[in-house]
Amino acid sequence: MTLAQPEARPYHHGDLSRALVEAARRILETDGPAALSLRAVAREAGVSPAAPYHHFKDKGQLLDAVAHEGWVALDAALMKARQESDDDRRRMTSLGVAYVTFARDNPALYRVMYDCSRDKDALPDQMKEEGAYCQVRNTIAHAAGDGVSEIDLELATIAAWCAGHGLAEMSGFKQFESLKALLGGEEAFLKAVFDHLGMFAKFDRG
Amino acid sequence: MTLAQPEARPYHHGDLSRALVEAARRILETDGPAALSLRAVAREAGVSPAAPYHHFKDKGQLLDAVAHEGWVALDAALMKARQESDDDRRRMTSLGVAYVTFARDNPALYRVMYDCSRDKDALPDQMKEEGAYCQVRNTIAHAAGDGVSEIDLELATIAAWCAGHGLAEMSGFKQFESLKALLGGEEAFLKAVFDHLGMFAKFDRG
DNA sequence: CACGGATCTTGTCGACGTCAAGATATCTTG
DNA sequence: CAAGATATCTTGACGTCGACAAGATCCGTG
Repeated sequence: MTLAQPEARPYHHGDLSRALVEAARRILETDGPAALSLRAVAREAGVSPAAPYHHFKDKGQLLDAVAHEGWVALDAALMKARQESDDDRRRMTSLGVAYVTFARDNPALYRVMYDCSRDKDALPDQMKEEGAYCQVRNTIAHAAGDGVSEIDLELATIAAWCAGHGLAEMSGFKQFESLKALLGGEEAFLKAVFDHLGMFAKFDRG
Repeated sequence: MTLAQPEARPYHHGDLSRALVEAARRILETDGPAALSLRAVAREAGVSPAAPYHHFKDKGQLLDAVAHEGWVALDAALMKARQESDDDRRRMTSLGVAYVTFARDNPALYRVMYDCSRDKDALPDQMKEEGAYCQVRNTIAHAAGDGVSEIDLELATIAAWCAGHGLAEMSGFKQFESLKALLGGEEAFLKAVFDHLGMFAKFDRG
């Protein structure tokens, strides 16, 4: 009865690169960023502690790969939020809520994404089409119309991104729980905060 | 000639708690957060690797102490920015610039401050008078006058804090360097971004 | 002076990131 | 198909880390 042994492990080991990244994400989700050691990833993937070094130069490069998957997922989440757009009048706020929601739903992954960015003093390739940053800029450009300068567009995008990132990191703090309850939940809280950032309201319209 | 031997080290070791925190800050400033191990701190302070455990339960508690000093320093920086206030018409923006400037000038310390907060899912005692959060809220309350509700005041404070924190973490990214140069420097860049967050302009006035 | 408690050192443990050397499987070439 | 080259994985090791236990040292107090 050897038929259909699950995932008949290929000879050498299949493509370990992918397996390692998936193992890393599994560990991130279940045990958090503190438990994400190279050795733990190797264990989770069922290989020896030194095996990853044939696919990634060091731990940082593995994290870079994980972070890259995170950015792709975030791009998709924002794209989805834009396309659904059942809330045309509040496009920018919807985008902001989607951004923060992604960060809240994948806190460990989001942390890895930004830690990798900090190590390189730069966001990853966000500027290409469908990159998250570019999506925000395009949304603002569309809402602002033609009369907006390149500089203003860039500044507005940065401002929006900063607000989103700040809220993503801070909305989990206990201090705000009573206020969230008072406003009727997490999403209402997020929308209320964005409302207080005038630029979001400015770019939201019907 | 034994007079004035520098810092005649007291018997057992003086008050190590303070010495350890200072050593930690020294390491943070010179070698960054990655180099901040308990053993390195002990080395820097001139004691054995296990000595810190008589003053701090674990590494986290030492970092908590370092972070606490950071928050106190941030409180002072904001207070100074408010009192100088040579720019009455743009009080809120000045406060935001002071906040981000502190984070840019002490990047490693700022990182430790927020990492500790995340571990506890809460900001430290910011709510007491002169705490940074409270200073922001008071500034907004003063600018907004009497007609503002408690909830709106809290939301506006959170929104401002998120914008400041986000900009503090992102303004170092390479992507924005050309824009900074184009606007005439770091501070001009920060002010421009804050300008695009309507609420700052709303609360700035003469 | 003696003793108890605080402080610091030494020694040790398991886990980590990383590398070198060896083993094994796949690919390439004749 | 055989045989060397190459890619992949394992084993073993090194230095560092956080943390703890046991022992040494010093202080204050009775």
